[in-house]
Amino acid sequence: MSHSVLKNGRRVRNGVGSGELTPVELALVEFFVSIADLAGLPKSVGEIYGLLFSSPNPLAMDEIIHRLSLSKGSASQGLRFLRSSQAVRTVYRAGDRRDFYEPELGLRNLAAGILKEKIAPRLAEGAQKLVQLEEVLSKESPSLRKVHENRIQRIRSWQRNGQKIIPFALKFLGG
Amino acid sequence: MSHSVLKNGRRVRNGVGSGELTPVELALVEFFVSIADLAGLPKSVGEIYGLLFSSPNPLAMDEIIHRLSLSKGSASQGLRFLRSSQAVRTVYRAGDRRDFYEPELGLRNLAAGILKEKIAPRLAEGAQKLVQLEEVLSKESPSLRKVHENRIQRIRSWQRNGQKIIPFALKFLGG
DNA sequence: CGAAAAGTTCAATAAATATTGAACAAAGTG
DNA sequence: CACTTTGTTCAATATTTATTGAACTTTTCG
Repeated sequence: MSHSVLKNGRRVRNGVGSGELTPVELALVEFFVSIADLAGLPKSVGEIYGLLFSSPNPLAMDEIIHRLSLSKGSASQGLRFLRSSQAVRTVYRAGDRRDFYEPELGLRNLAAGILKEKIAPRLAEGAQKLVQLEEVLSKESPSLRKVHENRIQRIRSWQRNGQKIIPFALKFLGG
Repeated sequence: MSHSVLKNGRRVRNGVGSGELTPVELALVEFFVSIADLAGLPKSVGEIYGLLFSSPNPLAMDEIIHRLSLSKGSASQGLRFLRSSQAVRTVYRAGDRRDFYEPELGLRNLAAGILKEKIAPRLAEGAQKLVQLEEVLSKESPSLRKVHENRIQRIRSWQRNGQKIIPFALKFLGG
């Protein structure tokens, strides 16, 4: 409790702990926080990625915690997500048993990762709902069924088009 | 308070008010709720769109409220959003002063609407942060500045690529 | 006009989500 | 092996976001 918060660009507590962010780091962190927010990701994930993005060298978790005044839990979970999304990679440093992190600078991995992590499962779930739907459709009056079949057809077409875009989008975001 | 909630597909309260949903309506509502959730929109927006999508004829706000057991406030705000996103259009009915709503069946408008409503403003905000950033960059040591200029260049490239995809994606989702 | 119907707004509240920190596990190190 | 360092997990809590409903505006109608 009573942790100083990164607000208005100034940190209040100046005692032990809690590292300052330079103006450039701050601007980058804010930038990625706003992106994270747009993508429906927790703010802490944006903060971590932003800090790594602004750092000329890889950082270890305890450094991240310190600079951003995050809890161990948030940092661990945030890094887990970024790792599994391939937005970040681990780097080994001789004589140091901590994991160091550096950002993936190509958007492709990041986008593909989020696609796989967050979007794909939902789409699958949605597709499954559509199947359930077909089953009950047969119990409707012919005229209503006709309307519904039509509209469900429409959803199918959306799904097909969505599929088509994905690889294309990834190519654009490439490398 | 104490409104029955649309959960597990069964509504509990059976007294006055609160219309039932047929299985097909329910499946479509759930489908769009999960889409709404994916897009970071309130559940109520998904419910409303789902109900309109399943309805063979346009519905008025009070009917929507009744069938979904929503409050007037949610319905009004949800419809406002859907209207401004062009996901829904109003239909006039002679001798009835209520507005009737029907869903926009092409994804294009919907996607473009959400893009304009939710995404564009954030991107603008982000772009502005980058400008602020350039200003402070000059105060850094040459070597650090070089790293940062490089990385910011990377963000710029992401932004350009993002711009390129948008019209293309819209074309795919077409009419 | 006065009343009723349609719709909006927004402060209060409820619901959903993120964050914290303490307890734990794993893996060195001396 | 006992001790430290690194990292994870998860129940409790804080924060954010959506929803409600009562008060309000506007329009229509007898």
